Amino acid sequence: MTSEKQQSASCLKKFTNFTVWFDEILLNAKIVDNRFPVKGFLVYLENGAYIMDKIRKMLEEKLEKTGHKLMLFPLVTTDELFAKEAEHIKGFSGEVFKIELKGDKESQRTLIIRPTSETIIYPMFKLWIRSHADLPLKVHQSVNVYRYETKATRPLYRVREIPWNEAHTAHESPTDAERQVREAIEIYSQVLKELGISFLLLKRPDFDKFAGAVYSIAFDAWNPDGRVNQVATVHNLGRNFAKAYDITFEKKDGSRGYVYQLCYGFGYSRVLAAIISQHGDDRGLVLPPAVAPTQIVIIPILFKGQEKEVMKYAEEIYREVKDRWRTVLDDREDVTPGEKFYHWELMGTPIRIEVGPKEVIEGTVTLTRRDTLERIQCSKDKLIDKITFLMDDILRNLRERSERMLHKLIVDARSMEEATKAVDDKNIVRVAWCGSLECAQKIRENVGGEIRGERYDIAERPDRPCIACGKEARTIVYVARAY
RNA sequence: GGGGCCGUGGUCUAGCUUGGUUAUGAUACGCGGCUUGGGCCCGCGUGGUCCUGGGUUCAAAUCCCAGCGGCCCCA
Repeated sequence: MTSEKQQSASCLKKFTNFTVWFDEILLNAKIVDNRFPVKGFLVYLENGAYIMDKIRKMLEEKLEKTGHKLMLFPLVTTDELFAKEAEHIKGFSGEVFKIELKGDKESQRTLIIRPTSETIIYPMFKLWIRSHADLPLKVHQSVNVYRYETKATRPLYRVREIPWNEAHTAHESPTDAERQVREAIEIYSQVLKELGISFLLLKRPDFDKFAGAVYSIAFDAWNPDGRVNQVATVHNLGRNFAKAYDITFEKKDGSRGYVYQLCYGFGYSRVLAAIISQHGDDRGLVLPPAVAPTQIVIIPILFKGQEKEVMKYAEEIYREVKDRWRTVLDDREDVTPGEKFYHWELMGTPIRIEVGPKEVIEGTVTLTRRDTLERIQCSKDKLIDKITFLMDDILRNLRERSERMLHKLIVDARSMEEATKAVDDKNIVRVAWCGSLECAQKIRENVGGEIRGERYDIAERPDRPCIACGKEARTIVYVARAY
């Protein structure tokens, strides 16, 4: 019952007052401290850093299994390298950090701190790629990139120091590049699935694609305030960068050609934000077991006169589970059990084990799962099986709950008025669009959201005219406010 | 890019309109006691460049200007 009530959106603070709810959690649950005095730069606290590191490992494992080589590239590029791809520089020039070298005559040049690493990696690709035998080339790195955001920054969502993983690949044919697009999407989808995050897989409209790409695919996660959170993107670069950086190879038939390239990125801080905001509730974090710093907390209920028996029993339970799960025995003596309950709920710990005099006598434990707050009695000899089941079930429940919310948030609109109202009501709006830039602008101005793109995973045929001009529609697109 | 609101111990906050006593309260933190199945209670204690800089004034947390930082709305 409680869980169903919690799911009814409007009564949760995160839906009614998202900013306040989110900012409170960040500091209280030790995710980040945003009091560092430079705009857009965060201090990641123990839980935030831990969770991001877990996410990184989950992703990197999959990347390496699919043949991506871990490499590390420099932080800086130069004006000359940066300017090679015309669209790329147009897209990023306004938001790069620069290092002005004030030294002697030798160092008059300016260095650019990477806003993304194409211009750093591709000159090296030119050196490394000689023949088709060198292809496909797949590299990745988890690093910070820097973008001088001019809009308002928000912790985790819109920062100037961006922790992410970027992968870059080169291929001999457009077909192989297309295959790589599907592989990248599969990798990102799996990681997000294992975190219970639901998202829309969208092909961005041309006017919003990555600077220099042929097309861009984006993962837009839902957010309680109705804005979508772009957690990852996959870009098919075609031969645009290959031509700019002169990356050629000798084909099997002896002729030379430019490589086909992809780049794709996965934003760790935004995925962390999605975990917090999709799963969290008014009590705090609700963490998927895979990334929870503490997976089980054991709380002994110490009545006067029976402390020894209860503590001994609690330690037995601790020894039984500690090698399988990250477990804390909270034996603080100056804190009441109730206060401990609230503390570990705030921290999002998936399973709580209570043991008191009653459990000692019965040879049981009381389990509470964080996602539904449901309490379960379990005998000591079935404990391992029960917890194993619950950890899986918690993830399954988080994923399904989040998926249901995403579908609830998607609303069809047939007129501008309907669409405007839906965006105002914090929904993601599904509309028909003719594909023209004019209508896209009209939609943005009137509706208050942006066209995020059309579905990539499924084909959706327009069954109605363009919402803006009334002419024949080319696609069904999703409109929402964005971070 | 345009407009609005805000900045006070670690956190949240009163005071600012109408300048004037030792800057309010909660929470947190430390020590002691009592308790322990949902934030218990009692006592004592610590903690402040009132965002920064400048100006007005006999006197500024309070009024003015600039900067930094945050939030909201519009484009």
